[in-house]
Amino acid sequence: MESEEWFALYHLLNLGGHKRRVLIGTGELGKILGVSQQTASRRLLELARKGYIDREMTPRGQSVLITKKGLSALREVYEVLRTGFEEGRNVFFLSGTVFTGFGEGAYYVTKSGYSGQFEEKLGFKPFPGTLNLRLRSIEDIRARKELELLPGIVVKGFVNGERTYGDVKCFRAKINDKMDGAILLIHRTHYGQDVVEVIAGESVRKKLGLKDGDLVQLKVLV
Amino acid sequence: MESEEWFALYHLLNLGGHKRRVLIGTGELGKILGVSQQTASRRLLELARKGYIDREMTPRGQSVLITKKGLSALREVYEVLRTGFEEGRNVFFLSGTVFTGFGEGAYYVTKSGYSGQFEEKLGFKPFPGTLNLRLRSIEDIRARKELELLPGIVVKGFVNGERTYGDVKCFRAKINDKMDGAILLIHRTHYGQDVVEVIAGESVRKKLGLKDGDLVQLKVLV
DNA sequence: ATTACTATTCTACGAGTAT
DNA sequence: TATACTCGTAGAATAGTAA
Repeated sequence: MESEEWFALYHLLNLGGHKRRVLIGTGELGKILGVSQQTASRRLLELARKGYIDREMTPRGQSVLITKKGLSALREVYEVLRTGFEEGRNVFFLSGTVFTGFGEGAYYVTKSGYSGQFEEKLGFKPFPGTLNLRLRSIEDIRARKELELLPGIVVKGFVNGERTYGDVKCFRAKINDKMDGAILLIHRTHYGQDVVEVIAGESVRKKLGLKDGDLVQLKVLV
Repeated sequence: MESEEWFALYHLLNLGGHKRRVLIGTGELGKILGVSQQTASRRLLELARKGYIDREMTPRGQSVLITKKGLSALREVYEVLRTGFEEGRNVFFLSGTVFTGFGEGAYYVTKSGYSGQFEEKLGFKPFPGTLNLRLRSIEDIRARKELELLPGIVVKGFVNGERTYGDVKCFRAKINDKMDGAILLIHRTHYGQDVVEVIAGESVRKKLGLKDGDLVQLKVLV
């Protein structure tokens, strides 16, 4: 959806077009949008063609109603703004570049002492492998340090024979706004504080078509 | 502000640019916005020039932070979507065309038995005159009927000598998204059910430059 | 009155490239 | 490497006007 189209839809919402049919001429709409009557006409044609609005033409004008599809296009933006503006639902924004690691995360994730807990506490069976991200700015590293201080979701360590496995703290995260997963803050790790490991129900690399060096955005829910 | 610019800002918010400096290259931003590196560069230049973002350039890239001004541009849209989507804060959308009436509303508004109550209950001293709007669609008339059933803000009638003045019910309303005022539902009126009268602290006609036949949007807060 | 087509203008995009 | 110029061009916007 084009941004101009979205804004036209948004202005129709502002006229109440999500609740009732709105009687609005293309000339008047043009004034509201800051464009000509012709352009407003084309906008409405496009919005109707794509199913975002429902038009009803009469000789004296038209009435417009936003459809379900139109509402969800508006709601999508609303939800992003809401997570941005509303306090309480605490969100940490992190971004980092993909790199190929030692496979340590994969080792942890598949250890039976952990994997059952992941499934129970996160709601998905982790794909046997993690996505390693290197944080690029001090703000990101600072955010990661703040996360260290928060409780998060703790996956308990265990003792297996002679070796001791430490606790793993994780947080649910949205990956590139597309996939749900989690980040791991493994206490005993070979990496420094500029690395986070990401897990999900399936291979993030494959699902999002990532390769080394690609930038990945994380929204970490606390 | 252009809609493409707004959307670029919105995507920066989605990267967390309202909370911290975000390290993002023009190429990467271009991918997110669905435009070329050059266009993303132009967007950032414009946003920075207009004071919506604060950029910091380094040889290895740049970091971006959304300014106060940028946040308020985003928040403006957020508030509109919120009134649209959130139940509870009940809003009625009405629109009607301006017409010149008998001046009955003005008579009521200036009657001392009423005017003091208006100031006390609405928070403004009404301009001595009302804006008459004729509703154009059955949806609008239906909405007006629903308002009749709601409590609203009641300005008590009184007896002055031999004449009895009835109660006046009113609701706060936003006029054309620009002015704060109220609508009056006068029970004894010469008009039919397709008319609402609008009052405000100053002349709506003058403030908004309205003439007969112009369309006016109302957001009535219940 | 309206909406929307056609013709023309002009803006804004991306390719190429400088820095 | 990065960002951001110039410039040719595609497509969007408006003017004029038909329906």
